[in-house]
Amino acid sequence: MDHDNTRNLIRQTAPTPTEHPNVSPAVIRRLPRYFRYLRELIRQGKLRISSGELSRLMGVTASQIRQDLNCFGGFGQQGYGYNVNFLYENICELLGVDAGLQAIIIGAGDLGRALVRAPMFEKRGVNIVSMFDVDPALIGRTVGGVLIRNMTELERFCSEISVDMAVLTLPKDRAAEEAERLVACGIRGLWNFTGKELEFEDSKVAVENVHLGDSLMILNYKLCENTDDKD
Amino acid sequence: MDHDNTRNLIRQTAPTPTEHPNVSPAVIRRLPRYFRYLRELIRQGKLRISSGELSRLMGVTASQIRQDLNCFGGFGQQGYGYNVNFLYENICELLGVDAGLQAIIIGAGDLGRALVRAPMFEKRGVNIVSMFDVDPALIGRTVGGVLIRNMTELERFCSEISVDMAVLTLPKDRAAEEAERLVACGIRGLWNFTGKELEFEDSKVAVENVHLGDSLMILNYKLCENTDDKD
DNA sequence: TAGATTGTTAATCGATTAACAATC
DNA sequence: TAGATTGTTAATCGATTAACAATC
Repeated sequence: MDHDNTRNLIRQTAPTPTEHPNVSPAVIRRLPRYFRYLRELIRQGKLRISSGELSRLMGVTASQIRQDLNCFGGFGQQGYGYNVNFLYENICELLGVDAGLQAIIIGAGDLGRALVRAPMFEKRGVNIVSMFDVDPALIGRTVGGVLIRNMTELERFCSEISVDMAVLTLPKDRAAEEAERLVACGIRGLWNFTGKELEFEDSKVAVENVHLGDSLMILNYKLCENTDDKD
Repeated sequence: MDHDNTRNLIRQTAPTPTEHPNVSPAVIRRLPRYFRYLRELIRQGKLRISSGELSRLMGVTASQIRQDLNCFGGFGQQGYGYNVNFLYENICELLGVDAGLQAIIIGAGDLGRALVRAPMFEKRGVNIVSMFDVDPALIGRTVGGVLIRNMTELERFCSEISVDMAVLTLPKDRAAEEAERLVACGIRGLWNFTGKELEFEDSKVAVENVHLGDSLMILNYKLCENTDDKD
């Protein structure tokens, strides 16, 4: 491995130039949580933190934190811990926060309009460049500063403006066909709220499914389980 | 297709009267998916299915299906497979679909209004009995047939009507305090969209967190990872 | 009965936790 | 140097898959 012997205690360059194969899904799903906690630590003006201190804060083991972070390179330093800003910047890099990702929303119904107005995208460096719908009553309107275009304009729009991801909030029964169409337009990421399970053979297309119905049912289960308990 | 010429072959009573301790979270999180696939099979008029056939349909191993279902009792029959209706009914029971659960939504902003109009709750047997907000411009209005009440009326409302769960779509910074208030009102389930991590020591309160920001970041990661791949 | 398929135990795999040598 | 804390290997735990006896 690389061992640049820096006399200054904290190395300020990433050890390897972002190449991370074979990182387990379990680790990846935990990264956003590190991102949030580090952002909060920065807000508090904290400069360094040890895996032990962070573990107490987050309610996980220090071992897990060190293992997780080591998947992506040595962000810490023996005897010192982790430089909060340096670690945060590296995690931002991993999560593409400063990659200038551009998104469109397919479907300007209740959920689409709720999402476009949420500060979530801006906070995470994702720029919403347009919404699309088939409803003439919606086309031409602006929600949260974003214009709703006719779905027929999709291909032309994507050929003119580089779009990285699409947020799918359209009806379930049209999800599969429109997803194919989006991929044909060169879009490589789908944030899928439709409830339809989408799959792409060539894993060039990243899909993140948000199945709210499933989430609700899990709550139902936990609730009934607690109730069933013969005190 | 396959008509059921099995007189007494299929047992139609649940083997144990719903007592399921120590079922792993991994299994529980898969239950809603079984629910969806079984519902679809019923729609298609299918009467029986083997773990092998279902495994091909769902893209999981037959072994996993048999292990999962066996956590809750013997729903199948050797040499036959599973009776679709019987299995579906048992999973509905586990997921509280016919338990007549009653819910309120806290926060009548964009997301709250989008959720209340979604058919999701009705499909899963959850009845939304009221929304609550602090904004005078919203209080008194009706969305999706549900009245928005003043948050000050929460305690009185809950003392008059039995409420099982609350959907939290209020601002993050008020989440913790309002959650405490809801639990004090006797509510035992929280569907939490606030982004604030909620915890309750006495596990009498079921919490299901939906962290949309985290989900978006995971998509970001996958997208950047694909892109980074040197062609 | 013979064939099919479950329920269940045993084997494998992966993820988490513990331990400690390396080293700042 | 001495103390602290990482990076990393080894041990443990849990979840998935394979195998097969039970039995419909």
